[in-house]
Parts: sequence; C-alpha cells; structure tokens
Amino acid sequence: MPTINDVAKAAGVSPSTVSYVLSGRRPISAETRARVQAAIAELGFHPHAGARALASSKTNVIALVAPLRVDVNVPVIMQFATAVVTAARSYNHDVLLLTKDEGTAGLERVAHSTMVDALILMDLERDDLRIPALRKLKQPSVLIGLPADHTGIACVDLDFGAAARAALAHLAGHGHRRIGLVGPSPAVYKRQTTYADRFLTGFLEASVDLGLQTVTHPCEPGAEGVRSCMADLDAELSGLTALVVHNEEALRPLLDLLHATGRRVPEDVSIVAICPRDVATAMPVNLTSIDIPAHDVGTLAVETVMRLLDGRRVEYTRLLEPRLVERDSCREISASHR
Amino acid sequence: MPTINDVAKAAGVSPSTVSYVLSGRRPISAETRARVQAAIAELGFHPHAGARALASSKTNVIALVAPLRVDVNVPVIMQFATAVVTAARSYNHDVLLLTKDEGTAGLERVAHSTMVDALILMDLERDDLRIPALRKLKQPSVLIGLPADHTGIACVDLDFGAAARAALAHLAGHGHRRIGLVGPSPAVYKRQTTYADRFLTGFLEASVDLGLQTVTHPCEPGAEGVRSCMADLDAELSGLTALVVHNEEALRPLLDLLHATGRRVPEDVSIVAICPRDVATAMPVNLTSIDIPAHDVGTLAVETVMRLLDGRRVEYTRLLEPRLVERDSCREISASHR
DNA sequence: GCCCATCGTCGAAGCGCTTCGACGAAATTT
DNA sequence: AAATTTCGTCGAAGCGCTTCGACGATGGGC
Repeated sequence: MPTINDVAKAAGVSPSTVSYVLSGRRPISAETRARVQAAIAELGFHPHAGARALASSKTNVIALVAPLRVDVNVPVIMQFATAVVTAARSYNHDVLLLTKDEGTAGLERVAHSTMVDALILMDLERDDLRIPALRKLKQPSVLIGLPADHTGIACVDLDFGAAARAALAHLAGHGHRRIGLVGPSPAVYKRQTTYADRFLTGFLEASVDLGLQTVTHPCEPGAEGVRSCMADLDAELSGLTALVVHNEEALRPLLDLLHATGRRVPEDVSIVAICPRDVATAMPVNLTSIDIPAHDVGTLAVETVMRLLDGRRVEYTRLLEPRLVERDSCREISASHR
Repeated sequence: MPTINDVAKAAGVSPSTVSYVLSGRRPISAETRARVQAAIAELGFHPHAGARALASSKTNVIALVAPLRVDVNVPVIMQFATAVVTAARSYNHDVLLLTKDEGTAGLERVAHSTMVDALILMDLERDDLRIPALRKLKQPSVLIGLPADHTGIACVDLDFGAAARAALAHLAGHGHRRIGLVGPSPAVYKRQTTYADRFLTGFLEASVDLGLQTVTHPCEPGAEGVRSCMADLDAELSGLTALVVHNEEALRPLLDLLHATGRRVPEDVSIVAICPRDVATAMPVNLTSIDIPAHDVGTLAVETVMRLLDGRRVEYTRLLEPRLVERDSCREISASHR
C-alpha cells in the first residue's frame, strides 16, 4: 500500500502538497496538481482512513441505527436503508450499520470511539431511551421518526397526522360517512412507535372535523387477525362503506377476506391504504394509497446530517407532506348507502 | 474526550501499560490492572478507533456488501444482514454497509483505504465481476453464495442442489411421479444468481435419479406470472400431482390460484416450498418446506471471517445441509392418481 | 549462592495523515 | 520603487494509539 510519502516522492513534492491537492484547501498550481494526480493514479494511492480520521477528526462515516429485527415492515426499512446508504455515498460518506438491540450502548460505543461523524436513527419510540444518550454525544444525529421530546434534535418523517386527514378527506369527498381504520398491530402501539400514534390522532381529529362516524382497531398479523379486526369494526359501527388501512401486512388478507365475504372493492367498500407504492399496486385491486416516501425521507435525513456537519442551520422538524394517489379502490358512494 | 495518556496519568502508569491492560498482550499485575480499569471507567475512556487502526492496522470493522435494491427477497436479505451484524458484534466487530450497485469500486475503496478488515458479499452471480477484484485485496473475504470460479475464496451457503434433491425425494417418497418446479423469476436466472442454477441442476439430476417426470418453469412475480407459469407447467406435463416452489413471492398467489381453480392442497396437489420458516407458516396451508437458514449462513460467514483474520484454516466451501420440515402441504398420493 | 528465565513496567518510535506557520516569488498596491 | 498582499510550496508538529526493546525485580534450577 503506497502512502502519501510515496506519492510525494514520485511527484517530487512534499507530502503536505499532496494532501492539499487531495483536499483542495490551499491553492496548488495546475502543473503540480497534474503531476501529483498522475502519481496517485499510477501508484493506486488511497489515503488510509484511520490516519485521516486521526489527523482530521473526521471519519466520513455515519451510523445508521436500524431495527434489524425481522419485523412487520421489513421492505420499508430496507427502502430507508437503501436511501440512506445511497445518499451518504453521494456525499462521499459510508454507513456503519448498527442494530437497535444494542440499545444505547451501540451509539455510545461508536460515538465515543470516534468511528462516525453523525448518526441516523430509525424506528423511534415515543419516549425513546436513546434520545437522552444522543444528547450527550458530540456527534450530531438525525431521527427518522418523531419521539415525544425531540427538542434540539433534527427529526424527519412523513406527516402521518396529515396522512390520516388526507385519507379521510378523500373518502369524505367521495361521500363516505362511516369509515373504519385498520390500524397497525397492537405490538406497534405497545412499543409506542410514534407514527402509529400520530396517525391515529390525526384520524380521530379529522373524523371530528369532517363530521364522520369512525371506528378504529389495531390489527394482528395474519388472516385471523384481519378477520377479528374486521369483525370488531363491523360490530362497533354498522354500515361501513370505507376503510383506511394503515397496516401493510394486513392488506392482502383483508382483500381476501372482503372478497370471500362478497364485499367488492370499490363497489361495496372503498379503501385508502398507507403503504409503499409498489405494495399498493401489487394487490388484486390497485389501491388508492398514500405513499410512505422512504426514499425521500432517507435522503432528507442524510442531507440534514450533512448540513449539521457543515455547521449550517437545519429545520429541526421536517414532516413531509403526504401525497395521496388515486387508483382503483375508491368510488363515489352510491345513493343507496348514504 | 480523554485519551490513553489521561488514563495513564490518572492511574499513575505509562500509556503503554494502559494499552496492555486493554489488549492483554502482556502480563499486568492485578492491582495495576484494577487501577487502570478504574481510571478508564471514571474518565469514560474509549480508544480512538482511527488511532487504533493506524497503529495496529486493524479496524475491527467488516464490510457487508448487500443487494440493497428493493427486490424480491427483501426479508431474506434482511435476515442475512441481521445475522451478520449480530455475529460480528459478538466478535467485537462492526459492520460497514455497502450496496451492490457501487460494484467493484466500493470494495476497492473500503479495502484500499483500510476501512475494513474483511468483506462479506451477498447475492453473487455466476461470473461475478467482483471476484477478481476481491482476489487483489489484502483483506480476506467470504461469499454468501457460490459463483463459478471461487477457488481460494471462502463460500458459505445453503446446499441448494441438495435442497432440490431433498424436496423431490420427499415427494417421491409420498408416491408422486409427476412434479413441477415453480422457479424464481426469469430475472433471477438472467442474473445467473447462483442459487437458482444450483437448485435447478439438483432438481433435474434428482428427477432422473428418482425416475420422475418433471417440468420446470421460471415464474414472473404477481398473480399473472403465477397463472402463466402454472399454465405452462400443466401444458408441458399433464397430471401433475405435486409442486416444488422455489419462489417465495409466488407462494401466496399460487395458493390463491390453486384454490380458485379447485385444486386442493394437499388433497389434489402436494407442495414443498423453499422459503424461510415464517413464510411457510404464514400461508393458508402450513407448507412443508425447506428453510433458508439465513441466520445460520450469516453467522457462519462471520465465523469464517474471524478464522481467516486469525490466520486459522477454513473450509473454503461450506454448503449447509438442507432441512425439510414436514407440515400440512404434502400427502401420500391417492391410488387413483398413480 | 549464581545464572537465567519470567514478570511487570516504562520509554520511544512510528503508524499515515492534516494543518499551521514560514518563506521565497510573483503580483498588486501605493 | 518600496511596501504589501497573494500564491505555491515546504517542513514539522501532532493526532492517539500499539508495540518493541530495555530494564529492574523476582523466582527457580543447579
């Protein structure tokens, strides 16, 4: 492995000059630069990351703390991770992958030992124990999610409250008045994963504002969970004409169930789903949906990290506006049902 | 951030002594050790990763190159990643996440700049361009998969050939003689992802050995893909009594299709699936399946890396034996069908 | 009782890079 | 024409750690 000294010798300059060619922090004449770059290319020189980190106190690595349990939302999480890695690379950074189950210790380890310049965390809970730990680090962090006390920490997420309101507004605009919410699994609520709460709150507020009759229920995974969720919804409010489904995994069994029980979508029941676009379009009925913009959120998180590292100002809470895409699962309610 | 010098002063010893306490590479008296450890704890000292890497030429980081495209097998990939990260942590290593689409450049970057001690690659293609690049690196690497020319590189994977044989043997043992293979999507074959080939080869060999009549077909994603795949299989070989499904995504639509066309599982058609356990058990019929042991494979990959780093011997090709778990989707063929 | 190995510790060198101050030369200002 | 600034480069210090050789103090073997 050639070092910067080897390059310097080959180019007939001092090591510091090579460094300045690399970093561009001081003016270097065009010919010197050319000679240095030629030497770099010829020797195949790559600066030693550790040495660089030691000398500059910058690692060009960011930590991504992801919930790597094999959980409900695996594909969505993957989309976030992909977006983060891709965006980080576009800023010449790499990504160190941490699991959530190391808890607070993982963060502290990588931060204190200066392995990373910044952290991005996913899957935040309402009173996430990692938040106070984060505040003590010298590295900045960005959250994908919106825990209770996030003052002073940058947060990025879809505006799930607005998403719920948009879903209801869309259905109300089609004349629906009796609407059920198929929520995430009880486990998600129990963990107080913040998006579930925010969605539910927005849903309840909007149903009051719009004068709707609504019922909400979490939904256990699997066909059986869907069956009992639907049973509960129907029991609590008869004559449902529309469903909002905030549970990716439930979509498929739900459509199966509706089909099996002779309720046609959208003729008898309209549906708005909150899920990634590709899930919405992979169903037997193309679902009108509000996308979970994992790519945008992940990219934005990285951009925010970079601003923070540059010492630029950031908006501490960025909630992305939901976009509802109309497909084939909603229909103007027929007069008979009004 | 306290340094090793601060610790040394606080404990009244030299920095090298602190280092030896940390590494255990030289004997240190119990009392000195205790004093040093107390100082470390009190100051909250964490060795600077860059400095350490520079001095020791070890980073305690391994690269994981994962196909982060949002692909068919997302949950499986996630399981691999989880296993790798967890196992790496148990050896006190961290994981740097690279995407496959950086191609060969990503590997070279992290290797040449000494960011990682070793690499683990997933989703290998038959003539993967990264293999020759890997050979030039000073860091060892372990592949999850089995490309064509892997001499001198450690490979770990499920023995897909044996899995195919096991599936057919199981069905043959139940009296089935006319069996179809629902394969991965054509895209997977086109990429020459090695497990698809190995499975297919094993399947064809076993069907000869067992004297079976078989047909095979790739299967496009979605209900439509499944429909046309089944149509092709039925057209090419009438009287199919069993299916081997090596396509996780197809399982659900396939069961729907069979149900819709009045072919009962397992009464009319038996099924063996190759998929993660939780997928097999999440279907309307609990499927007899051969597990994709992502956890074991990931863990083994990390163990192999560690052996390599220690300079210990490794087996260069480790193909895990498939385990077929009987559930409810296979049945002894009825006399009328024989 | 002497020699040699082992134990426990220290000091110093060095890993490969960045960055600061310095300095001659060239360009600009006065 | 002198004074000042800017440009382009160099040398050296230092980032925080590991590791090697050295060295006094013990302890065993004979």
